[in-house]
Amino acid sequence: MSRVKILNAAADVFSTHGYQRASMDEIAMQANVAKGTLYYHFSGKAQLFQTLVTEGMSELVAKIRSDLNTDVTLEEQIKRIVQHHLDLYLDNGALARIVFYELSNGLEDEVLENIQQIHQEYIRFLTEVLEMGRAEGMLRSVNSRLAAVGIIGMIEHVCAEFLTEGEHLAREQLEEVIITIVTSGLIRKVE
Amino acid sequence: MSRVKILNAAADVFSTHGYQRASMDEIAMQANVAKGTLYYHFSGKAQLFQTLVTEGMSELVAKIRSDLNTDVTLEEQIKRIVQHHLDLYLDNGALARIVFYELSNGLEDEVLENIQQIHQEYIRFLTEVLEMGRAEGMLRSVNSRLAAVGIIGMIEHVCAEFLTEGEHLAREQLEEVIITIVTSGLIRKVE
Amino acid sequence: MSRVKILNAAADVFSTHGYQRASMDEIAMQANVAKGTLYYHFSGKAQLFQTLVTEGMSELVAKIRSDLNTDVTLEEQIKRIVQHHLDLYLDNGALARIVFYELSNGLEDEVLENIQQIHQEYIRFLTEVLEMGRAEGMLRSVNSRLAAVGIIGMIEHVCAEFLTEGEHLAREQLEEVIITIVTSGLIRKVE
Amino acid sequence: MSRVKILNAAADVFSTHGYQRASMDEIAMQANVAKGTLYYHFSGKAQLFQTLVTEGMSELVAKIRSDLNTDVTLEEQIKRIVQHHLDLYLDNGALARIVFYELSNGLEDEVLENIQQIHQEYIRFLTEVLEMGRAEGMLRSVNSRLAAVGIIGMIEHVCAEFLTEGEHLAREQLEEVIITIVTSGLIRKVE
DNA sequence: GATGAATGAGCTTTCATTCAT
DNA sequence: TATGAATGAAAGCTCATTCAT
Repeated sequence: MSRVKILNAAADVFSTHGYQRASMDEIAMQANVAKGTLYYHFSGKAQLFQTLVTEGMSELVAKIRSDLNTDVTLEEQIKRIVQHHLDLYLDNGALARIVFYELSNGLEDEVLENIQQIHQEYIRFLTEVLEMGRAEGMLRSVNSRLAAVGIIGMIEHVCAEFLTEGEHLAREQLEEVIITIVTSGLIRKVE
Repeated sequence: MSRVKILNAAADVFSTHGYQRASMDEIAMQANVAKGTLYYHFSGKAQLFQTLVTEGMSELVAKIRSDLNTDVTLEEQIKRIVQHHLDLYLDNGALARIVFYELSNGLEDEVLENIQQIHQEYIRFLTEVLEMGRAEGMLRSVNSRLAAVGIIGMIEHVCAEFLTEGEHLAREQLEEVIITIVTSGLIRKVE
Repeated sequence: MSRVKILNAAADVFSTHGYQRASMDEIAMQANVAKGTLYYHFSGKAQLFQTLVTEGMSELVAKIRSDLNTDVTLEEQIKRIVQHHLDLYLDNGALARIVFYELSNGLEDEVLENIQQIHQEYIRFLTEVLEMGRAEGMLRSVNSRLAAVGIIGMIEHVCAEFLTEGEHLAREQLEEVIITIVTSGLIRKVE
Repeated sequence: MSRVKILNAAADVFSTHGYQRASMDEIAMQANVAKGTLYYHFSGKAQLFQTLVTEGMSELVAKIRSDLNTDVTLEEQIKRIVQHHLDLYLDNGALARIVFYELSNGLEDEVLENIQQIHQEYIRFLTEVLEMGRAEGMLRSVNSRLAAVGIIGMIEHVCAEFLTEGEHLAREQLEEVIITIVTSGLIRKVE
């Protein structure tokens, strides 16, 4: 019971303050649990964070992956990736933001590596999708990995903007902008 | 003299460890200055960081801006923005990364606002460029601000990837990928 | 069953790390028992330690005592004391070291007293032996209690040295050194 | 100024409670200094302890050594060593007790090694003195190093006893007991 | 202008102990 | 008998900040 309460509280606190500014005190308080309990379930702050990310994210990433292993057009595949990624962000904003933002700074090196693996895995997956499209001549000829990285960056920034600034925007608008740019930008229109 | 040494050291330390993990001790040490001197020139860590960003970044942003106020095609303008942004990142990686990455977390609220302004200002500028293009019917009809945000996100992620992982990539490749996606993705090819 | 496993584990852990650094966790783990079980059998760390020492040591001390209540020469008596003490140390090093080393520091006052009693009792016993010898004019005229303390100190240091540094020494050498010094040092050679 | 106050307070607290039970809080309090000040002057508890021992003890040991490099009889040399050691203990009880008692347990390994070196150095020195005596045929033929260790053990235990229990004993009595046993025990009486 | 010794609030972590089962 | 999740006081340590010089 406590373990779950802690993970929930941690997701909340970490995503609100970032890794460094989040304090074990606050997590314990938010979880309605004594501070010592954190250390009963997790070996430390770093490992709590890591668990949060590993358990939470990899599950979500798996979900995306499974939905994509179907026979649809490349355009449709990209559309779905964008949509899933948006879901991921907008529904699990807290968690997602952590993973994709805390990457550059503030983490203990130990934890950083672990999280970067998840990130890299996701990039690799998207790269493969693009690579296949390119092999079939359906995509403009650019470095697939960089394209994948670029697409992810675009999605994340737009979501961050949405979460921070503009609640006046509709979710559909985000989707439209990204999908438009990405598909038109990448897919070779055969005429 | 000290002031400059401190700012240089600060840029280094902040960009290496992020705002939170950077310590005044390390900055003082790297600047070859006593710790007290930091507080003689700056009122505290937050203000030192702010100064760094304000003085450093806004100058760079101004440079970009001036180069763009010319009469060139929209495609050319976007190309130049991307190139300047790449320069900004790759030449001043340290500083730039701070501004665009530390945004979400880890900063004192006081500082955060200030930096977000610079960020917003830049987005606004890019938005205007796109807006003009759209008004002239040259761009696909998407929310300009979101598109601007998306483009920035793409550029930054690709640069981050370049700085972190792939030194085996050529700068030209980054440019090619981004410009291809952005121009093809946004610009309406008139036939 | 558990009680014995715990006492064995405790002897091991306490003697390896000393009283303070020994943790109930480690004892429980080494005893293959849940942490709560320790508190079922013993009221706490202090009392577990105390039990260990009281049950273990006083038994050993009793053994020495019984073997000495015989009619042999003073020199022989001293020889036997030394030998027994050496056995005590070298065979039960773990336990013995605790009793004679942890005396000065690190123990809760409550426990300390109890252990010091055992220690004092042993000193008193040796003192009596020497006192008897002195009464019969066989020993040089020095304070018997101090002599007893000194002898014990000598034995213990030599054993500690043996256990720590020199496995290249033979047990016989320890015996020889101590007995030589003590007997020659104390016993009046009648001419 | 603070540094000295801290070292004095530390000597006091460490020798009263032992290394483990001594708390940085108490040391700071006793030194009339903020806790942070401890960490300004010393990198941590271990290093504070180490400094205390290294700076304090090695100086004392040096003093003993210098006084002995003279041309006196072996008996006189041993007498002086005992006397100095007694001084060392009785005047600097706090410090000395730490060094010779905390050796077996309770110290961080890092610190332990450092202190053991000082200890070993002292043993080595005493061993050399005895070795010389033996070479000249003046001592009974026993392992010199073990004898040195034994003598030190005897001195220390007697002093500990004196400091703990018997303030009713005179200092001269300690000296007498030890010197009697050691000289009679070791020195070959030529007739 | 510059220093660096000193500060103290706040952090992460440890661990003996409790208690419902 | 035995468990192990939960506790919370107390520890060691960090670091932005202050201030007398």
